[in-house]
Amino acid sequence: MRYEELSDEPCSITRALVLLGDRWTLLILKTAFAGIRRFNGFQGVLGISRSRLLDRLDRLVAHGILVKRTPESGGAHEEYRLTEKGHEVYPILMALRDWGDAHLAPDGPPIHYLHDGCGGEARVHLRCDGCAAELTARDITLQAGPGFPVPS
Amino acid sequence: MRYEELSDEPCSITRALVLLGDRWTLLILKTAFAGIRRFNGFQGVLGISRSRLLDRLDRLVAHGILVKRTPESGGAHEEYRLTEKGHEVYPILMALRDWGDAHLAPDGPPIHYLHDGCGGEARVHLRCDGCAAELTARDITLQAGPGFPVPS
DNA sequence: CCCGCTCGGTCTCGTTTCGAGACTGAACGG
DNA sequence: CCGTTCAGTCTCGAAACGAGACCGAGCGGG
Repeated sequence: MRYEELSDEPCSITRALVLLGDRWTLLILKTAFAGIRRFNGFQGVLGISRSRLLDRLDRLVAHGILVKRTPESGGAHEEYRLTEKGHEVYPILMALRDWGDAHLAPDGPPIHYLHDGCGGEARVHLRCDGCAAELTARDITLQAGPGFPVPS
Repeated sequence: MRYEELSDEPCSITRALVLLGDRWTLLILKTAFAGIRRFNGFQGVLGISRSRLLDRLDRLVAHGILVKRTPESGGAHEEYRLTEKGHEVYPILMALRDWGDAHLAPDGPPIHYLHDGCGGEARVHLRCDGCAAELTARDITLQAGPGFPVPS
């Protein structure tokens, strides 16, 4: 029970990782972004065991990242779909892709992610909200925010 | 041995996740970005078991994400430091932080990540390399790239 | 109506991964 | 020479996991 306690840490990275950062969860979400919606779809594509997949889907539904419903277009079978909260994990996946393309794709990117309109590549940028400069880890300083526990 | 085989998939997200996407690896890297360099430092901060920590550090060193060395400034003890390849995972952590701040921080961000120079907030943006538009998952189309296996 | 199929979901069992914590050897300080 | 701290190893019990059989519900064809 020690690992889950990490989500009490006043750190959004840690909290997000405790929720999303196991072996399967982000892979499931990546598959969902690829348009897969059915239980057997996920299971077939990923090769995850059925009970594990159900655990993960249930957890994602419980946290409002997926919704489970039967499609109104007649079909009798269940669907798992991304909520808005789920859609917002996309930049995480794209950051992983950027790093993977740079370091794990010796023959070049296996897949291009292109802007519908103009055909340009989608890329993740770390930018300053104030001056719009492009940032790296070295340009950043940490400071306690409103969610940081006060030593009362 | 099934899970590791996923890194053969022609998908940079999947490959990155097989390497970085277990419960501890990204947490270890986050701790490294926070300035921790020593074995006992990681172990104390994260509460990970010693043998697991060693596994993960060894793997990160083997993949060139960390380097292990004794600091030239006298000290007799080992140090684990981020390589350039390691530094480049920072946007992944920042994307996780953005999502965590938005959905797991009801009292506001626990920690601000501020641009050294101007004090603005650092944020991750998904942008089109061509037209510089801000993108979401809905604006993106997939297309096979040079690293995609040809059906020879 | 019945039969075979696919669906999401459950159950069991053997394997792998993991955590807790005792332990080792080497380096350092007093 | 002793106590401490360091990185790293070892053992053992607990938890997570994979494979695959199994279940009931719906659906389609005959």
